[in-house]
Amino acid sequence: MRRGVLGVVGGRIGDVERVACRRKPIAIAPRIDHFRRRVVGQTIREVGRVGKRVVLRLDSADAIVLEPRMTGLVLVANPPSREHLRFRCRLTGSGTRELLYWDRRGLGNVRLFSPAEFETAFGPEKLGPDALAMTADLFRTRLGGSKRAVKVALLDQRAVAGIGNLYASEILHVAGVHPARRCDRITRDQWRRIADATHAVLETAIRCEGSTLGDGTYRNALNQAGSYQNHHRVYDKAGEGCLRCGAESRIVRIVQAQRSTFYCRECQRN
DNA sequence: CCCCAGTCCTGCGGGC
DNA sequence: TGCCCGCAGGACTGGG
Repeated sequence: MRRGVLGVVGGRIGDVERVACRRKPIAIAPRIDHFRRRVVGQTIREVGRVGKRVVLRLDSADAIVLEPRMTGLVLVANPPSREHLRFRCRLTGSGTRELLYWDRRGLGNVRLFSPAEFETAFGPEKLGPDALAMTADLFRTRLGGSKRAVKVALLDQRAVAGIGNLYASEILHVAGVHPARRCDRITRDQWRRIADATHAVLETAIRCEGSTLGDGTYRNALNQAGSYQNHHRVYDKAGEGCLRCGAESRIVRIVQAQRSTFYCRECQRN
């Protein structure tokens, strides 16, 4: 999603508006008039990412952070529907004329941070190292002492930033580790496989522009469907055969920390 | 420290 | 067909 937004770099913010929507508006902070006062006329210097959020760094050193959560989209193209458009940022002086935030469920938010606020919200106390920067040793030092199930721990953004529910199941399947395995019983070799799998899965998913599941919600910044769902090995595949070990009908769904986990009962042993 | 349920929302597909 | 229920790429809070 971030990559599709890179064209806004160099753009000057003309106006920002909260788009009227039927129901409760999404969280935009600070209030839109204060927000506008601080960003209009600013140039976007850089498009970054912090965990699962897109970060627009401005000349003023303030940063606009868009956090899509489950169903939010950061777009530089027409949104999937007019209906759930939440926020618009008009731009001049770049190829992109406007940046939009669209969110069906409205669980996400758009917030403006000063450098100090940004550090408080996303510093090392709140967010672990990025998933793509993780090594076997980093995994082991950060999670190896925990009694938690490894799949639950992978979703803990304070431990590792950027792994979502779908990808946690896929990563553990590639690594051949049972999702309920306690972190403190995972071997060095398994951490190495988890680290390798994290890179393999996330890098491929990024190349594929993410996973567009049944309801079609996830799209890239151009409102195009992703294709990583075609690479899924376990997610939403309960009852199917395993591509890793060839076992028939051994993929199952369980619930951990109130969220779905999928794994192969044959080749991911606890 | 860690679990769990509840909360914020909308919309979908399945079962009856 | 219509209705109800469970479920969803996330994160946070409060209670135990």
